[in-house]
Amino acid sequence: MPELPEVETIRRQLAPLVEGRTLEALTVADARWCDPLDPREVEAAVGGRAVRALSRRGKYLTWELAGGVSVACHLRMTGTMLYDPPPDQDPPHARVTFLLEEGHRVVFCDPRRFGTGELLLGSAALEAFHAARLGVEPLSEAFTAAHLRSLARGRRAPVKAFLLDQTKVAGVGNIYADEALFRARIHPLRPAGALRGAQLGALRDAVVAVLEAGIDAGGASIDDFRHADGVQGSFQHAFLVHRRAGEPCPTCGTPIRKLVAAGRGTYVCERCQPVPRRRSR
DNA sequence: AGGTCGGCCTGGCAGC
DNA sequence: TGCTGCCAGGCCGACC
Repeated sequence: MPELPEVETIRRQLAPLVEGRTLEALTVADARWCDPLDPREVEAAVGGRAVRALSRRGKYLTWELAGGVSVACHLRMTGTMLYDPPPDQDPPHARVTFLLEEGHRVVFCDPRRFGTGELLLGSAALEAFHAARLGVEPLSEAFTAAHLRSLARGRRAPVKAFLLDQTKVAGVGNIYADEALFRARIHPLRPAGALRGAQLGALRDAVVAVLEAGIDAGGASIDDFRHADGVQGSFQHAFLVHRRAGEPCPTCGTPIRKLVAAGRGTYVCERCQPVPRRRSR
């Protein structure tokens, strides 16, 4: 599912293809995408505007257009943004088409229809949108160990839930949370506020490391994720624990266990990631 | 206030 | 074999 590295992979691929060109038309085939706005309203607001930038913040991919008009897209679980798919017919599950100059197009496909597009009028609206729902950008200089400590202080929620909270750290999802916690040797059910400074420092470093590794691998394709050209990412082959229940821990050989944390399937090595007090399970 | 949980949605797969 | 039903999960809103 598209998390920060997957969205960044798409952004890096599409940006040079769309920036500086004109978005001649937007076609919204599924009204749910921009609900509660009427698709015609969104189409009219963006059609004919030059693409100033294709940017990313957290898991949002945003078309920044002339006149301060933006469309912030979220791919959720199963969304992809395909560039110039075969022209004779729409690809499966096509929901929105961004028509560019000379017949080029970007098609948003989404089997589960969870993906969304938000129309934002004015740069202040885009900033307010980000500020309201997104915390620190983990690949920015602002994401320091001290910052993570201040975010975690006093929090009793499991550290996995804390990592998945986009208003704290933006862009980490289920895959990268599991991988970061394993690398930092922290059990996902430990309360975030109970972690010592050194552990939060290790977690900060691990989050950065797994996100960068994910980007280097072109993201992870475990469900429907594809690059803009339809190619799969490869980070799923580099998972150390995620989706590897029963396989040996790459560090100590203990079988990896699957449990539920923050309502999500969660993979741990309970030897390398000591279980919080009480007993296992 | 802050944490937990159900609903959204559909492809894929377990189970019969 | 074919059908049913359950599960995955990011995010939001409802609840405690």
